[in-house]
Amino acid sequence: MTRPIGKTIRVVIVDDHPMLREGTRVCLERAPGIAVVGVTGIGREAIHLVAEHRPDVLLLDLRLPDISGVEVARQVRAAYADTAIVVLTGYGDAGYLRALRPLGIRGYLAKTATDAEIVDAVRRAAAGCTMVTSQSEGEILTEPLTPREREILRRLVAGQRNAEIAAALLISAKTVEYHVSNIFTKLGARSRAEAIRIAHEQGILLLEDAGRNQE
Amino acid sequence: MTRPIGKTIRVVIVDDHPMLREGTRVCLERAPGIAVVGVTGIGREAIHLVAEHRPDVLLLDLRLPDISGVEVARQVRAAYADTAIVVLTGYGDAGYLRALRPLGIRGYLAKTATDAEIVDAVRRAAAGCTMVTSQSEGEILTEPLTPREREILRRLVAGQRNAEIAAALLISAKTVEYHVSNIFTKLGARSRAEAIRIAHEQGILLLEDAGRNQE
DNA sequence: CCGTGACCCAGGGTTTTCCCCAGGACCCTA
DNA sequence: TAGGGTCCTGGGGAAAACCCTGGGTCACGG
Repeated sequence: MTRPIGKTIRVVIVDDHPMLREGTRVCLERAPGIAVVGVTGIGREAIHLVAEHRPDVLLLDLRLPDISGVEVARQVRAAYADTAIVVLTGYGDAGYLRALRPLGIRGYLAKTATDAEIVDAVRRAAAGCTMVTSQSEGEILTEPLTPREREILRRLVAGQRNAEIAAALLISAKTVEYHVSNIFTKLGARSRAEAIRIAHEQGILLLEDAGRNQE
Repeated sequence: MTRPIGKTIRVVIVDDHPMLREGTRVCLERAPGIAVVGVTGIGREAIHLVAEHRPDVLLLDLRLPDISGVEVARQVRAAYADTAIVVLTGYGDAGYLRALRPLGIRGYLAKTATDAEIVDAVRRAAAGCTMVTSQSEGEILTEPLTPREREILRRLVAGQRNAEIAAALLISAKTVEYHVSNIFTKLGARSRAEAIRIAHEQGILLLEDAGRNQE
């Protein structure tokens, strides 16, 4: 898993901001022993680039125009385990991290990172080091939500009432109350507003449900 | 107000992402007739840079570590009206635009913009053109919230109950109900959950209150 | 076969929110 | 001095949310 010293670290950069891509590219290419072999802002193209170049490190933004960076990480992790993944996190992405932990990400990097920090993170990732903050950003959700609960939580966050949710799902309002109550228990919330806040903080709604947002 | 043709366009770049700053800088310096005279990621330093260099164009990010980009824009607009301001907007910044319109911003630019778009935007801004999308990003909030209402909305979004808000602000619960009701009317919401959603969408809570987040 | 978990429904209770109504104090500007 | 805006306070009532209890079906695996 660890790379021999002296070999050039090959990096693929994935971010949907051209300017940030460019800045990161010149920054990394100025560093000795690091070469940027691919750059893109599109998720599917990122997977192709990894398949083609088999880079040592994948610098990956989570917000991409086509598919989620989480999805890219999952596929790369499954098919090309030799590539170390370093996630570039923006402002509101703290919730994503929870979902990424089981995927074996090699490091997290804030987008506000400086030249030195990025070069350092890339070098460490290539060397096999795992930089996980893990203990930060609050506690982990003990009990996971069921699909039905996520469905209802999503509508709750959207501002729907119990009665509206019941009508949309063709179930009774009492059943909605039941699920909402369970959601509160699992999230540790005491009101809808609190549940909404926690859902945002933990990023519960941002995950794998991207494919069925069609109403 | 318009600049004579042939003169070099002098630009100051303000963004808290070093990589994006660097990318934008090299991009602009590659373009003929454009020179970057200052670069920073800090709001107060941005104002100093403008005062010192009197640039033709200020490329301004809205999220800065110290003071809001909105505040920077306001001060620059007031003291150095010759400097055209082009705002760099990220993902969730749609709400900011509402607050910026009365300030006479010369242009809005998505952070996902390409080299050509940025160079073009800078040239147009320096030439006196105003590029306002204005009609996009949904409806504009007709009535702005009062400071008291924003304060209460912030707590509402944080998940506090009316009684808790009342206790925190040392006012009666009935008064909180009154403000909450007014907030609903102004936002077009029918419940707290809806108000929270709208507040997030419009970015109402992200504005100038950065300086008093201390509880 | 029986336990477990997810899902569904219901009654009955308290609490909170929501939506009208009303009035008074303060500051700023015209 | 008179208005207008903001902030504060209050009552009463309907609606929604919240919290507990109790049922039931279905699919899964020991």
